[in-house]
Amino acid sequence: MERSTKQRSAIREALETADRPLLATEVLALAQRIVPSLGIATVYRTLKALVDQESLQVVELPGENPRFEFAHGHHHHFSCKNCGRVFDIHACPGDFTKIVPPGFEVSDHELTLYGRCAECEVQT
Amino acid sequence: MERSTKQRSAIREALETADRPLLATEVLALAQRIVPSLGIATVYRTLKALVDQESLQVVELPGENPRFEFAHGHHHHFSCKNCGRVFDIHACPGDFTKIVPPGFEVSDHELTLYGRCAECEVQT
DNA sequence: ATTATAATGATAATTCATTATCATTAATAG
DNA sequence: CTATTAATGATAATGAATTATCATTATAAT
Repeated sequence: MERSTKQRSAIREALETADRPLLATEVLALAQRIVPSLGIATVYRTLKALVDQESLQVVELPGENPRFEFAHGHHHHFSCKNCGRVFDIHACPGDFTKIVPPGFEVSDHELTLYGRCAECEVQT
Repeated sequence: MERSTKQRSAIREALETADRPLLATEVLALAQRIVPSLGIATVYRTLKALVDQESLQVVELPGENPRFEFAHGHHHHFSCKNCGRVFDIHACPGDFTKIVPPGFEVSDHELTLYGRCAECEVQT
């Protein structure tokens, strides 16, 4: 049977608290605040299991490693060029069917915005 | 001095004829129709050189290897879920500054559309 | 408390794209 | 045509993320 361990709850905790898609290495760093001995293998194992059971969804941004966040339907992302963090955008510009050439059928889309997040904007 | 070789012109030819961003392996396959002996190392070397001199631009799609196309400014892409080919979309939905949270500054964006290209739509 | 075994952590192994190496080939200046 | 050396192609090496291995640890049923 499946066992509940402090490592797994730390990983869940990290993902919940961050409330933004995290790289495997970010999950490791954040979860290690709770369980310092946590290893990267356990992070990958746990992320894979959570994705398999569809609790987590994978966020792929152009040219970057996969990030992970709790599944919550269609939305987009903002990538801060200053701090590197990625944030959810809870809005969708909607319909892109009209900008494709004749004969093409659009079924889905991915949008990534780039710039500076509020925190970085204030600082520098 | 730089020499002009049949390999290089075959690679250029492949990129021009395709008129869509190509993976290194796609460049190899297409250019080998002209120069069958062409090796993958030459493809990578030539692509790198063309990118360095800014003749080519790199197209990164989520979770995929880089593609290459002749540079021609800001535009977007359509990825066919059936044939795997990627096409240019010569249109831009424009301004996404309003959908981000307060304090966030948008400087750029990437949009990828998914679906079936005209060719695949006709077939199946 | 004891036991069975799921889970962990360290790290070796794997995967796969890309780059480096080097003997051979071929473009071009003279 | 000849000589110089840039370019090529086969393939070994590299780099980086992810996965597998396995001895050890710790959960939870009894």
